[in-house]
Amino acid sequence: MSDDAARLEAVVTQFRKAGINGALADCPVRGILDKISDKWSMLIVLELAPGAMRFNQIRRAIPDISQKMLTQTLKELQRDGLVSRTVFPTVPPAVEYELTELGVSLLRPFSILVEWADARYQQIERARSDFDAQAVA
Amino acid sequence: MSDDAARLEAVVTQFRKAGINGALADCPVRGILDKISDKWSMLIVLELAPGAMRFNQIRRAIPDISQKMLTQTLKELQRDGLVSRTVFPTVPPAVEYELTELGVSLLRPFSILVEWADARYQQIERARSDFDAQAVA
DNA sequence: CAGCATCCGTACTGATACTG
DNA sequence: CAGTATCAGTACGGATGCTG
Repeated sequence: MSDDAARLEAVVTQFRKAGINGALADCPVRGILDKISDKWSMLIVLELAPGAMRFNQIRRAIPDISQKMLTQTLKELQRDGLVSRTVFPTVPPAVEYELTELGVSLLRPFSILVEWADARYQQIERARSDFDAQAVA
Repeated sequence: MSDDAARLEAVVTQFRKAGINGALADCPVRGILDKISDKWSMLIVLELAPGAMRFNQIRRAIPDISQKMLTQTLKELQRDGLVSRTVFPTVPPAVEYELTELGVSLLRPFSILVEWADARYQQIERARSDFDAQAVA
């Protein structure tokens, strides 16, 4: 438990780490976290976990993503080095997306977060009901 | 490693878990993740990690949050059962915010994610530079 | 001290139509 | 198949002023 306390303090320190111009908002860790916590990034990374996929294959796997958002998010993931893009010069063209080593390394921390959410979401929903009931009264 | 593969498959399953009306977008796990990944929630949870704090104390600790967002985010965290709010009927009023057991339980998964970001952000920034240089060429 | 209410700009998103 | 381009709606977030 004191181990937890120590690592927690370290985490807070990392989180306060300022960016180039010294502003808290430029903390590189926060920047990364913002990126990966957008609406679709995580979902795509998870879909790619089992192996390479083609554009429309990913699209079918995530029915409620728009084509624009898929393109855009894949490009960001590629830019961040989490996903690689390979074009096969066939007709019609085929493009494969695959997690890089960096992308794969994200799976573990993320899966831990998902496990937390899965273990606790009922508790959270109960808390919300209680809170809302309280608010009415 | 096959252990990782097994837990990963479980995570994907959780992530596909549909909500009440069966739509993917209502996946309870995704709902929770959306919540905690907003601009300020995590920051506040981290600030509260060492112990209870008062409203303006938190505000000073996070200089770039507006009063509106602090109020709003604290209310959401309270609604989700992650933070407790205690009012001391003094003049002027004092209000203390503190992590609940549920809030504390989030520290570990989150700290793991922060540690990942801290260990990798330089690699990500390098990937971005490379990508942008490539795009120009 | 600890909020609430309002206004307003912008950034994110989706729908739609078009291309190599 | 795998995108690009454009437009329009919305939700997020900040600045400001006011209250118990």
